Amino acid sequence: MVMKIKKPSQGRQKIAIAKIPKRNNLQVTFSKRRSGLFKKASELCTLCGVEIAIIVFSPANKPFSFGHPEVDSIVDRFVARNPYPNFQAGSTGSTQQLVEVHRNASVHELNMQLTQVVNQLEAEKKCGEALDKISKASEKQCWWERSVEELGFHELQILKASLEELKKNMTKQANGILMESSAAAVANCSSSSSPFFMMNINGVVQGDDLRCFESKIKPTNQLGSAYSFGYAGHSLF
Amino acid sequence: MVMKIKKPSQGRQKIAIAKIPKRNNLQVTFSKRRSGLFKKASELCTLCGVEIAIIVFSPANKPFSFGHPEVDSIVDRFVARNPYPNFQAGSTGSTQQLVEVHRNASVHELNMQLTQVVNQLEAEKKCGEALDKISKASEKQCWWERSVEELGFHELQILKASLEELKKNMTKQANGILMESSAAAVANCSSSSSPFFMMNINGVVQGDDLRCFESKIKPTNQLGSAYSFGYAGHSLF
DNA sequence: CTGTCTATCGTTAGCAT
DNA sequence: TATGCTAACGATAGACA
Repeated sequence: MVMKIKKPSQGRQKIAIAKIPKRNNLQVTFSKRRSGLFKKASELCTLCGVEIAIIVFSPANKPFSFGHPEVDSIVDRFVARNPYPNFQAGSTGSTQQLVEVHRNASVHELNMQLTQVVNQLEAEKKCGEALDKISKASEKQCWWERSVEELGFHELQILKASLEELKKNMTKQANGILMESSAAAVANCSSSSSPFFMMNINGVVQGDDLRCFESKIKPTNQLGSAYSFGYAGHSLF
Repeated sequence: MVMKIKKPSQGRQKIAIAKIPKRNNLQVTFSKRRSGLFKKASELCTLCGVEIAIIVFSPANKPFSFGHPEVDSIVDRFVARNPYPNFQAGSTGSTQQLVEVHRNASVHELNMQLTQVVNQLEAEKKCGEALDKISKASEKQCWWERSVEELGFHELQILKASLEELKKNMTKQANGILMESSAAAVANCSSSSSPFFMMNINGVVQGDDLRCFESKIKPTNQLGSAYSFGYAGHSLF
């Protein structure tokens, strides 16, 4: 048998950062780089003890995700903290201030604000017209302030969910734990099974290195399933 | 003057993937690796033409995020798509299903909240005109200029777009529209101005390479601002 | 907190399985 | 479609600005 001579791979070649033309290559690159990205994320988690959530939609439009401790809680936290000014707003001075206040609010404060939101939602429920009045009344204000009133509903779902979780935690432990809402989330998670949130079934954990491992759920249809990654962390908690 | 002799850096040293003890080191590493992570993400975006959202809470508990085209729409898409998939499929009994349940359980509560919100929106539809008026009124102003001034406000445009889209969908279909709210948001976004979601002010775009660029808004206090990254992509749209 | 510099370490493109 | 292989490329620890 004659060995093919020119085999020693040319090694990694430089590629331009532009959309890969060859569909086949693209798929392989996506897989590899996605793994690499998640690994980097897990390392960052472990090294710095921070929370990270990553959501990726593949070329085939499949959702992949990485999260520590889990995607949902991090997303909730982000959405709750980032978005918009609050509603107790009413008469305070500059809106900018309101935004700052809202953003700076500790989790505890945020919790209370969320409670307000929930209450407000209840009120809204009873009389949709109230909102109409509010909207019209607020027309005299800057547009975004008005929008906030409306937009709230879109986010309310998430806020409420967050509130529920926060409330649970509050019940369990007096207070202050919310500062580490992450910790709480982890606690919740670990109480059920694993310290990390992993939707993995056949994931493979490599020995002494942190590895992302992946779950593959056979989708009912192409768009049906989500691929989620966790990671085997060391003693972060 | 005598040159210090032993200076040539020892180059990169191997480090264990475990929590970095030195607070100072940790901070530096976090910054660097976060940048690296975001860069990797942007490359993956460009190379494979996919959508990615990353949320990171720093050791100081500051939220950083990367998103293409934007965090919110991707998150929405993920949240909307993840929960429901074939829940009612219901009689398989395989491990697969358990995972499905587990996954769904994590969002079950949210799901119900969502349903509530949907109903709420249904009611809200009656107040649709008010919203339209608000929207139109806002378009007459330079709302986007204002957004630049305040980070939070930027979210509002997106949120507003989402809400409006939700409203449309509500009109079209009675329920379940939230599943697709993301796509709508994206459409809205691109039609309005920029194809990419970037809360950047003083971001610097490097020449021929995709670079994450960052906005830095002077925070009122340490926890005050949110850092969000976009990236200058090529013709993804 | 981000940028710069250097020597290394880790990632990965192209192939093959 | 996902790994294994190998060499080249890119990321980055540590020190400093």
